[in-house]
Amino acid sequence: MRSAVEALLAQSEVSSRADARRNAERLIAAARQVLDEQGLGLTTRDIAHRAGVGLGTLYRRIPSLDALLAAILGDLIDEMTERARRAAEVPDPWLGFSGFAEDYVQLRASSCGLHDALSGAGKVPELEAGINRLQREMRRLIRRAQNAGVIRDDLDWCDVPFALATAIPTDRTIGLEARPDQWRRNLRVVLDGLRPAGSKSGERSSV
Amino acid sequence: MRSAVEALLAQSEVSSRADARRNAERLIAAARQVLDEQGLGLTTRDIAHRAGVGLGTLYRRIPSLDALLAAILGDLIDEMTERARRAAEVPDPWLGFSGFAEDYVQLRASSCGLHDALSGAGKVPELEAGINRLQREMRRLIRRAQNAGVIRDDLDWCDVPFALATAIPTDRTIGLEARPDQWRRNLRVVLDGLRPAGSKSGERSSV
Amino acid sequence: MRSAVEALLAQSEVSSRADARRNAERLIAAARQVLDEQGLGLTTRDIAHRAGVGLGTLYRRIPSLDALLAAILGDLIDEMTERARRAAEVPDPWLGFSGFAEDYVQLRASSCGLHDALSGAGKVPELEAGINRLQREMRRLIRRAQNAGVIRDDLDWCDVPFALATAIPTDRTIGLEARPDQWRRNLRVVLDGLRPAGSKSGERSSV
Amino acid sequence: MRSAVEALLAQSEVSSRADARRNAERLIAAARQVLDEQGLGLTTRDIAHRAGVGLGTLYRRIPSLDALLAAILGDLIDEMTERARRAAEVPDPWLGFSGFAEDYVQLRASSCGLHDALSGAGKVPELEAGINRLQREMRRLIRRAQNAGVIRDDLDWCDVPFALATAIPTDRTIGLEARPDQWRRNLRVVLDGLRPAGSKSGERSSV
DNA sequence: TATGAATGAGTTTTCATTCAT
DNA sequence: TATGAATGAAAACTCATTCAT
Repeated sequence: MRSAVEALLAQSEVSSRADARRNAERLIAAARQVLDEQGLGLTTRDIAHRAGVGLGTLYRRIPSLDALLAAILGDLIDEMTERARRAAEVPDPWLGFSGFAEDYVQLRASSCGLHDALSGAGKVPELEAGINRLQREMRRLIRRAQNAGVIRDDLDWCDVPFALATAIPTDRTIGLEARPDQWRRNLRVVLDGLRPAGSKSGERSSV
Repeated sequence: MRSAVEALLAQSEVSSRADARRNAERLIAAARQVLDEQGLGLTTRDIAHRAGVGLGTLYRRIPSLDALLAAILGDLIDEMTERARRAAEVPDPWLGFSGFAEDYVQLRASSCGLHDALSGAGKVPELEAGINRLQREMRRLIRRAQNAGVIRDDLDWCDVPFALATAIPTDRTIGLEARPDQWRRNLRVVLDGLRPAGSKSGERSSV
Repeated sequence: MRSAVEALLAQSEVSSRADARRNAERLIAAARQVLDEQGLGLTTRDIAHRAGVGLGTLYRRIPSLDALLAAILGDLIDEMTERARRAAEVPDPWLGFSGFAEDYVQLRASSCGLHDALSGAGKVPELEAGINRLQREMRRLIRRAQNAGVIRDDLDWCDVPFALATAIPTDRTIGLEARPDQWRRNLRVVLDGLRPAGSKSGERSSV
Repeated sequence: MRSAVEALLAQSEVSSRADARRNAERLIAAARQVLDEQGLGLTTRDIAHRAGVGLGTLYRRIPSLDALLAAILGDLIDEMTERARRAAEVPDPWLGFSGFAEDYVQLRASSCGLHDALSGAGKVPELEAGINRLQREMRRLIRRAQNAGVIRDDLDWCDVPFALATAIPTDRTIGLEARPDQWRRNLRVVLDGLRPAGSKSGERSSV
């Protein structure tokens, strides 16, 4: 399946020229980097400059900044979907789920609030399909774990995605600075909270 | 003690006029609402419009947008600190902590990222003192719970604020809409994850 | 003759009440003070505050800030005219002129650029009459001095007002700070420059 | 040495495009014109409009209005300094000084109060060095003339810059309009006033 | 009548987007 | 085709003037 970013790029007349393609890829990579560094305060100028191209080239490839961000987010969603699919093939339901959780949190963290900023208000209809696919895969994965008794069944499966979203820590809170592995420490708490009451503590460090 | 917002409003000469006072209150309420709805993308125009006053009126009351946000945040921090203090007086360490957690998450939810955005980069020196007080109280509360064996002691106390900080769920994730009580469902997971491994499931519903 | 400021004040319904009059006078005095301190950066708020009245009272008395400034300038002009008239009665033409020059420079300095700011662009037609009167008196005074041979007659009389305007020093120039008596030192140079070539140096210190 | 204005413009990447360069030049010319016409009441809007470009273009070239004014002033100061240096090499001390005075007044006239407004309060530290150089050169030039007996020595050298600073006449005074050569007529008076008492009238027309 | 609260047009500056070169 | 110059709609903030109290 072609990624959202690729689809975006292909929207303009398909150019077979290698340098055009290279520019496009640079653009995406640059946008991701800048997003990572500046957060949502990023500017088109920054992206173009980081990609080593002019603003005109940027706009030749993408219709707008929002579209670019949406495309990046779309790719992220597709990537998450793929991870969920693969996780469902791991024989042990808990290992499958908890492994996915780790991937999911990391990917989500890399979007730097993009997710909430864009999909939050339901502003981006073109992401709909991808999101639905992700939803289906995650539901499958979570239900499997619940049926296997490794995720509490007093939770609705929908509670789990929200709980995982929770696991991405802020950089600072009440004057404390997050450790580099804060996300992992956070996730451990959440995963333990998702397990049924009697689960052994020994399994805790599995994440 | 007078709240930061009140102090801010009183900075301009206190007016005895009823409508002036009403406008001032409307302004704060509007700011909180707009903050809730738009997050940090809010504008002075939006606030003024929501309050039903002109821009001039807004600036008659507050020196700058940043000052207003800082004041709102300052109040929130003070309120949290007070809750932590009181929670530490509840005889049962777990009930004290978990009750506070609930308050904390709710208060934090109303700040819409303000907390991290402003206090994060240490940009607002006037909040420093309040943040330090909050930190002290939370540490006390958390340590007491750890010493009583009701919070896992394989966690640093600092991990707990991070775990709570993000326990407030996003409004939507992967296309799912949060339930009105989503924050409570989320918090239940986090709190269970914070308890030592062997804790009884019966205690789970205590929140 | 009623002063421009008084005329301005009387424009609104004449109130015989003593406090109204007192307020009006305070207003003018305050405007002059503030003008002196802040220059043209003055605000209505400052003036009202300095006068100890509210903004409403200020606007009850004057139609606009510009009108107030124009009125102040008008009074200044009338005062200058009166000085010129009296100076023309001093028997010695040079003493008459040079004494006036001193008054003129001082009065002009107190207008703080008002003169140029307002009358410069010919913006204030209501000052026309007063300015014409001043012009007539100054011409008379200067011509008398020229006829008596104490002002160079290779100058047009019109050059003299420009030369006197010149004598008001700036507060600073090329990093040097003006002395309190800089205006007097400046004027000495200008007056000496206005005298015919052969005039004795002994007369120089007459100013 | 590159001028301050050029340095300012070059701060943004130098563009090879002809229209860009033309706009940059127009911008400076416009700024000088507007400054001349409106004085310090000028606005970015006025400058941009006069230059026939949008506001964005203005800000592409200059970091801020203040920076632009400072750069214009800086150039003026450097130019004055250079004139003073050259004037000191003219063999005849009086011809050197009076020639400089003429240049100085003309240059100063084009700055429209900028000089005093900006350099006055020491607000622009980047001008400090240039101002000091100008001061040194002018002192040298003036002292040389005093030592040669062609400028009165009952004046402090500092009085001379003040005398010259205001020698530029206003456009209008007491309703009289300045002649195009008014500055020259004015300067003649001032220069004559600066000469020692016994100087010959024949030398008067040397300016 | 006196007050000062409210207004909103105007100012500087930024940045996504367009378009001449 | 690629570039980056130009644009102008916002955004925060100020202040002369009006008008409810």
